[in-house]
Order: sequence, then structure tokens, then C-alpha cells
Amino acid sequence: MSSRQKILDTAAALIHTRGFYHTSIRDILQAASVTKSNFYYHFESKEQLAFVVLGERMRQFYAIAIGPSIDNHELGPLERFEAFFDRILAIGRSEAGELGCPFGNLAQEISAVHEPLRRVLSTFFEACTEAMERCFEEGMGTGVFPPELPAKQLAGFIFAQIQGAFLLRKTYKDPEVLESNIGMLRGLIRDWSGRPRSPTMPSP
Amino acid sequence: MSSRQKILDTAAALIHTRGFYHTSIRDILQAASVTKSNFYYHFESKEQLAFVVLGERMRQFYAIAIGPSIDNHELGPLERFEAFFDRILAIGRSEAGELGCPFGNLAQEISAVHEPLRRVLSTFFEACTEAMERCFEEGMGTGVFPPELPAKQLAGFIFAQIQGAFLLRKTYKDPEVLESNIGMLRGLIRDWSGRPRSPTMPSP
DNA sequence: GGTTTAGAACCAACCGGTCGGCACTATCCG
DNA sequence: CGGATAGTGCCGACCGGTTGGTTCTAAACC
Repeated sequence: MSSRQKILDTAAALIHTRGFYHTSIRDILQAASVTKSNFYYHFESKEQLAFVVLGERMRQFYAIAIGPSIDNHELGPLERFEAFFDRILAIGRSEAGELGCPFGNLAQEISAVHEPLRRVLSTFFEACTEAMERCFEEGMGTGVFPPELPAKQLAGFIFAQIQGAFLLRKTYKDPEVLESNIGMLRGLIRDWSGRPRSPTMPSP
Repeated sequence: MSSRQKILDTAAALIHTRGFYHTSIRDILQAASVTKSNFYYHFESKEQLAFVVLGERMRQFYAIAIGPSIDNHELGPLERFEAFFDRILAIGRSEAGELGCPFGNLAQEISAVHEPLRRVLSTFFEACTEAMERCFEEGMGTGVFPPELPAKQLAGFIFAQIQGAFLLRKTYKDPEVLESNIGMLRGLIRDWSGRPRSPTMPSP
């Protein structure tokens, strides 16, 4: 693997676990076995590295988790959400999932102190939410969801729920939290679609 | 105000905005106009300061936001949740609310790197969730909520939602996110209680 | 031969933390 | 009553180490 890629990968991992400001360039370079001069040959600063790492991971996440589920027009809207939750759960169950959502972590850390990075994350979050919103709207068009559904509000609600669940999964060090919250979301989506609920969910 | 209290207050504010690791003792002392030796007279380390600040704020939050609402036995279970949401919204609308939830922020920052602080926050989160759980159970006993309600799961769901909403409110720099998500929660609670929904919420 | 890498020395600024000492007050003892 | 003692609150100077970032030479590699 190229030095540049080694830096990017170890930087992503270290920033995920320790946070951006709590990770020094020396930490990254030592873990990646790359010299400092080499780092500054490939990147112009620690800040620019953050943009590159973030951009790479955003594309990666969208391609793995959202593209094949929420954006997958071969599935019906309900199946898309199911597939999406499956992928979120797979991430949450993995070793990296114990560290929380890398984007949520970074957003928490820098939103109040680094406006340019905040804007990148904000745009990315909006893109994810809008993908869900479109999924709802399509379902409203085909009758899977009732036509009066507040699609945007629901999409934002689901996104916030997932972020909160990842935070608690990290704080409690317990993957069960994610399972429970995603289970609740599955039940709610079925509710909104008018389908019967799963047996573990309460009926109003 | 005593030097000690000045340190505690400015430390709480700075940690809230910049994070614990991204806030230096010098930053705190300069903002509080207190000298370093004076700091080390009152606190034994930056780490210990974190525990003191956190403990103070946790007590404060519980007394202001949960005690008079979720734990208020003069109100019915539904009214307690309403009162709780009112208080959460008031915090979210305030200037400090723009910085997200101080506990959620800290949990995000230290959960993976500082086990003792993580444990304090984890216990605190559990206490908040259990307060809601008890509220649900009381309502189930008096018939306000149906008896088969999964109280613990719902309490965890609400807590995660609030945390996620605060994170997005911070990332988007938009208080509306919180309003919308809390509005959704209000609707869900009414659903679970069997009462009629508010008009902006979709009916299953 | 241009791209990539290694190595090392170096910088100013900053980090958490320590040092001895200086006022002020309250108490105790003769 | 007066002087020694002890505790409190505070100060400026200073410590070793780390931070992000720079600059150089020289060797690999395609």
C-alpha cells in the first residue's frame, strides 16, 4: 500500500477512536510507519488531511450503506429501509461500531470550533436525510405510505435516532442499545406504512 | 465569586464549546483571570477538574430538567413527559443549546479514551433513562399507558432521540431540528397512551 | 529523470504540572 | 496583651515534554 493511503487509513482509524484534536500527526505517522517529511510531501497540513480523510470516508459510507439500500430502486420503499437498517446494524455490531459513528463523532467535536469542516458534515448529513426523504415520497406516491406523511420530518427523526443510538452504544459500550433502537425504528416505519407491527412493539 | 467557582464556571463553558482535550488549563485560567498556581491550589489536576465540573453540572441538570418534570409526582405521567420536553426545548432554544448537550458532547469525546469519566456519564445516562422508565411504569399501572408497553426500551429510545437531536441541532446550527424531533416524540407518547395525536403527526 | 521515500535536525508555541515564596487571618500559648 | 504558629488563598517563574510545521540531504523506485 502506498504511503499516502497508509496515512489516510491510520488517520481515519485514530481520529475515529481518539478524535481529531486529540490525535497528533506524530501519532498517525508512527502508527503508519511513515516519516514526517513524507507526510508533508502528500498533505499540506493536518487540517487538509482531515478534509481528505473525511471526503474519502463519506463516499465510502454512502456507497456501502445508502447506495445499495435507500437509493436502490430495485427494492420497494419499505424494503429499502429494512436493507438500510440491516446495514446500520452490521456496522454497529462490528468492532469499529464500538467507537460510534465517525461522522457523528467528528460533527460533535468540530461543529462549534471549525466552520469549514462543520459545513462539509452538515451537507453530508443533509444528503443522507434527503435520500430517506425521497424514499418516503416515492412510497407516498405508490401508496406504500399514506400521502399526508411529513417525509422530511420523519427522515430527520430517523437520522437523529441513529446518531443518538450510536452515541449511547459507545457510551454504554453495549451493542444491544443499537439493536433496540433500530428495532423501534423498524416498528415505526411499519406503523407509518399501515402494515402490522412486529410482536415486540406496542400497538397504540 | 470565589476563584474556585470562577474556574468551575469558565471551565464548564469552555469545555462545552471546545471539548475537554481541546481546552487547555491556560485557556480556562486566562478566561477566568486566575493564575495557574491558584488553579493547582484548588484542583489537583485537569482530570480531577473534569470530574468536579461534570458532577456539578449533572446535579444541576437533574435538579432543573428532570426533578420538576419526570420525577414530579404531582403530575400525571403524560404531563410529566410534556413538562420534560418543555424543559429540553427551553435548553435547546437557549444560547448554550447551540453547543449541543454538554453530557452528550463529553460522552462522545471521552467514551473511547477515558474509562473512569465514561463510567460516570454512563451511570448518569442510565439514571435519566430509568427516571423515564419509572414514569412509563407508573402510567402503565394507572391505565394511562397500555400494560404491555416495553417501558425500558421506550425510555432508551427517547433518550437516544434527544441526544441525536441535540447533535444535529449543533451540526446544522438550527434550533428547528430540535423542535421538530421533540414534536415527533410528543406525538409518539400520545400514541402510546392511546390519546388522539396532534394534527401535524401522521396516523398509522 | 521525475516521483516518492527516508532520515534527521530544527523551530516557536504550547502542554500539564511544580516550585518557593508572599500576604492575610485565625488560633493558641505564655 | 503580644508573639509564635498554622492554614488559606494566591503569585510569578519555571520545568520537561509535545505540538504542528519546516528544511535540508540523499537514496530508492518506476
